[in-house]
Formats: sequence, structure tokens, C-alpha cells
Amino acid sequence: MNSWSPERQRGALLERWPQLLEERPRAEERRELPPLPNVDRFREVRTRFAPNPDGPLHLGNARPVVLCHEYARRYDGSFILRYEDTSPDVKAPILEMYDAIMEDLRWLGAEPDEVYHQSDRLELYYRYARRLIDLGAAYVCTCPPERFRELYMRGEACPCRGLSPPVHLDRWEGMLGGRYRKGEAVVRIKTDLRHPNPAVRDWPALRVATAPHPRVGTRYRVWPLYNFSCAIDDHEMEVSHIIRGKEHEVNTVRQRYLYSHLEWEYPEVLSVGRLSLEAGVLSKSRIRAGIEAGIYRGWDDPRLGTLMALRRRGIQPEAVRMLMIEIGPKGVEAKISWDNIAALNRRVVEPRANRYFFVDEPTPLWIEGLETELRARLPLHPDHPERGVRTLEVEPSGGVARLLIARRDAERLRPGSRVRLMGLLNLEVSEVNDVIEASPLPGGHVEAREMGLPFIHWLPEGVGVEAEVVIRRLQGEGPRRAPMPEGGGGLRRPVRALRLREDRRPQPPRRLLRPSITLL
RNA sequence: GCUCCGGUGGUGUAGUCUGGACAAACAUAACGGCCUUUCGAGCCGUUGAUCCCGGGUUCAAAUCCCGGCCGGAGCACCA
Repeated sequence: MNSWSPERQRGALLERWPQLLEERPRAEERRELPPLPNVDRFREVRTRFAPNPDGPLHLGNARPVVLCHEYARRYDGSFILRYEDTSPDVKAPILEMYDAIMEDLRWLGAEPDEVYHQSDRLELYYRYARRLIDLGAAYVCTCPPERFRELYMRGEACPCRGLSPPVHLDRWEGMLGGRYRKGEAVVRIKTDLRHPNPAVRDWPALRVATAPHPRVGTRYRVWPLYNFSCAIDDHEMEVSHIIRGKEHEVNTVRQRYLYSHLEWEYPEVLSVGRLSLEAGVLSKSRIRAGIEAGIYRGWDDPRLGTLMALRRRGIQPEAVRMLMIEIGPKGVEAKISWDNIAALNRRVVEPRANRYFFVDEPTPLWIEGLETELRARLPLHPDHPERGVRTLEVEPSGGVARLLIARRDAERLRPGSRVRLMGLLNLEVSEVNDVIEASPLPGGHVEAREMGLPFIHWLPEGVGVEAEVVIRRLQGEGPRRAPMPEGGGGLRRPVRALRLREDRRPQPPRRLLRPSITLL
């Protein structure tokens, strides 16, 4: 049948199963999250986001955040924020980041319903550690790490493993009391020494860490490792669905052992792929190194992929949410392109943003033969006339009006070129030197359109607000200056960011205060 | 090295589990048209993919099986 011609196939179908040939309705798709698995296992859908406060949130974190929050909202459940600040030695928490993370969440529209700090919960972890040791499900290992590694790689138990719970309880008290120094003892959870993945075998749960903690100082010298505190908290907090990065897949396997020791039921797990940015840095450690080396100006440096930086570049939180929902909860990695963020963001911003001119690298343009004052009245938003207009006045002196246009526009002009200054008038260029000289042409925008003239942005000389283009097109060209509107907040294109220079801000008449952005 | 994932237009993804209406969807980009917001606004349209390669199963394969090749992640007393 497949060797038949398409026509013959179609004919046969038409004859026998005409319904098969009906037009499929084109799904007007607004991408939505798939339903969460096994929701009825739980009395409430509870999701959690559990960052280490050693840096602000970045786009990669936004994936679990948005998914967790979105699902919690959709099932009328709860969204939990849990600071995982249990590594004063290796990934020391930074005090300011607790608030910074909260601010990032609020910005994203993901206000948590409950907030916890693991550094407040040490006693809880200690209780469970003791219980597990008592149960014989955990033990205090005093082997040097290299020695232990050697053994477990071969699937063999270390000498500590077989000792009785009372011995280990004593060792445990020793850990707390200071008998062991950093690195000398670690609590391990018993798993399967012949597990195919060596990383799963008798994994470490608590260790001695003596660096002062920014929140609780030196009150504790034994700190839980990620898998221990995370596993216990997920149970204690009645988390129903864990949405975590794929890099935690092994950890899920590890934690299941703990759950079975304690006879708990493990939550549902969704492993999402990691996000990367087509250009722009997401790694916290790389960012910090860059800041320290003076490459970046701070956590919100626009070249970075932090939420702070995106915010500063005018990316709207709705755009980030849309992006994350579009990417969804799948296990696949996703490389985010700025074009996509920009497109989403434009959709969000387009109706909100009023329009202004942007004169990039201002270049003088003189209009000669102008006797009367001209006034351009441009709508703040072409689709929303009710928002009013902005007015730019051009006052010639001695028949000459001095304006500024962007260098990129200026470079395309030759003697004889014709352009339209948007909202003002049509011009013909007479001379191109340091200054471009031009004279008015009759006709308005209709004629300009008919003649196919380029419409360009412009400003009267001395008007406008100066701004710095911090980056452009991701390449981080050196900062440049250009007149910009105050507030620069209408920015939509992520490939650029602008910063107003306080010291250079001119004081134009009030009505001209925000004369220059388009950038849209 | 070991263990997992992936390879679909220029780019990012959907579809693959449960083979058939997929001569392949969406977004972005590029190009063209429209528009008193050119170059980075908006709207409309066009272009663009022999679904990594080879073999197999089947009436039928992007989808299932086998073998390659390429890419990514994990393998801490970090989270």
C-alpha cells in the first residue's frame, strides 16, 4: 500500500475511512506544564527550593524555582524556601545573600510560603544521627579518606563499619565534643558496599567543620553534608515533589537508603536538566572569581546570567517565567539563547514601554535654511494614544538648527542622501564632513514613506540624558556613551545594558526629561 | 576509565515512552511587505530539516532493536 502513489492512497482512504482525512485542528498552544506525578499520594503538594546562600540566584536556578512555585500554585500547595547553609568550610554562606535570594524570588513572583535555615536545625540532624547510629544504620568512620576510598572502590568494609553501636555512639560524642579534629572522623550511612556506583557506597553524612558560620558562629563543629540534611528536611518538611537538577541523580539514590533505614517514603522526584546560557556566565564560583579579579563590576554585572543582572538589563520576571515553563520539567539540558529571552521579553514589555529616541554615539547634523521653530510631537506609544506625546522643539538660530543623530545613521549618509527625522521633517544631505549639513525637503511622513526614506532618531543638541552602553551584543565592547532617557528602565534588548552617568546628567527642561530611548 | 543523558531547519526546543492523520510543530534568526518607531518596535508573509550515520524489525520508523560516531553531565569529609 505504501508503494501506491499518494493520490491512490488518499483515494483509498477517502473511500474507506474518510474521517481520517479531516483537517487536524491546529492546536493554539500556550505551552503548559504537564501534570505532576502521583499527586494523590500526598495530602498537599509541597515543593521546595533549596539554595546555598553563597551567591545570588541565576538563570539556572530559575528553572527549579519557577517549576516548584508554579506547581505549588497550580495544586494549591505550598512552596518552601530552604537555605542549605551547612558548609562553613567549603562553600561558606554569605550573609547578604540570604536577603538577595529572597529578593530574587520575590522579583520572580515566587514568594515562598515557608522559609527555613538549615543552620538553625543542627540539633535535629544530630538527633537523627544518633538514632541512625543506634540503629546500626550509620557509623563513625575514622579512616583516612584515601584509605576508605581504596576499600570502598573494592567493595570492602572499613574496619569501623563492623564495630558496635555503643562504640560509635561514643565516637559520635567525641566528634561533638572535640575529640576529633577536622577530617579525622565522619558519620557514614550504611548502604550497599557492592552497589555498582561506588559513589553510593556508605556515603558520608556529617563531618567536622570548624570555620565560623556567618549565622551561628562557632556554636557547632559538626555539620551535616548535603545528602543528610537534605534527605531529613525533605521528610520533616513533608515535601511531596522534589524538583532538582540532574546532577543530583546519584544523590537521590543515596538518600533513598536513608529513607529506607528510617522507614520513610521517598517523595516524587523530577530531575531536570541543567541550563546553560549561550553566552554569559552562570557559575557562582566563576562569577566570584571574576568579581575578585576585577573583571566584573559586581554580581549584577550585565554580562552575567544572575537574576540581578537580568533585572538590571530590563528583563521582566514574566519573561523568565515564560521561558522556564516553555523549557518545562524535562530531564533534557537546555541552552538558553539571548534571542529567545529577548523575544519573550519583548512580548512582555512591548505594551508597557513608552517609546523614546536613542541616539547612539551622537553625531552633529545641521539643518540649514530653517526660518521657523519646529516642534515634533511623537506618541509615547503608537498603540496607546491616550498616554500622550513627547514633544521635541527645534529652534534654529541664524537659519541653522543643530541636531544630533546616531553615528551609525550618519555613516550611511552621503551628499544627496535623503532621510526622514522621525516626527520632524524630511531632509536632503548637502555635505558630509565632521558635521553633516542638510536642508529641508517638502512633504511629511507619507511622502517619506513613498520615497522609501529611512526614518531615523534624532535629538536637538544639548537635550537628553547621557548614558553608558555597558555591553553590546554580548561581546563586552568597551563602555560608550550616548544620550539616554533618565531611568533607562525601558530596556528590552538583553544584549545591551545602559547605565546613566550621574555626573554627566544634563538638566533639560522638564518635558524633555526622557527624550531618547527606543532600544525596543 | 566507570555510570547516566542527549544528537530534529542557521539557532533553541516539541514530538520518541504508547510506530500510523509527521511531505514534521513552536519560537528565534534571515528575507520580503505593511506601518508617521530606520538600523534591534509591531503586524502579515516567505524561505529554511532527506529527524547524526549504517544496518535490522514492520504494511508503515524521527519514534522500536543492534552497531558506530559526536556532544553533555555525574563519579568530594561541596551543594
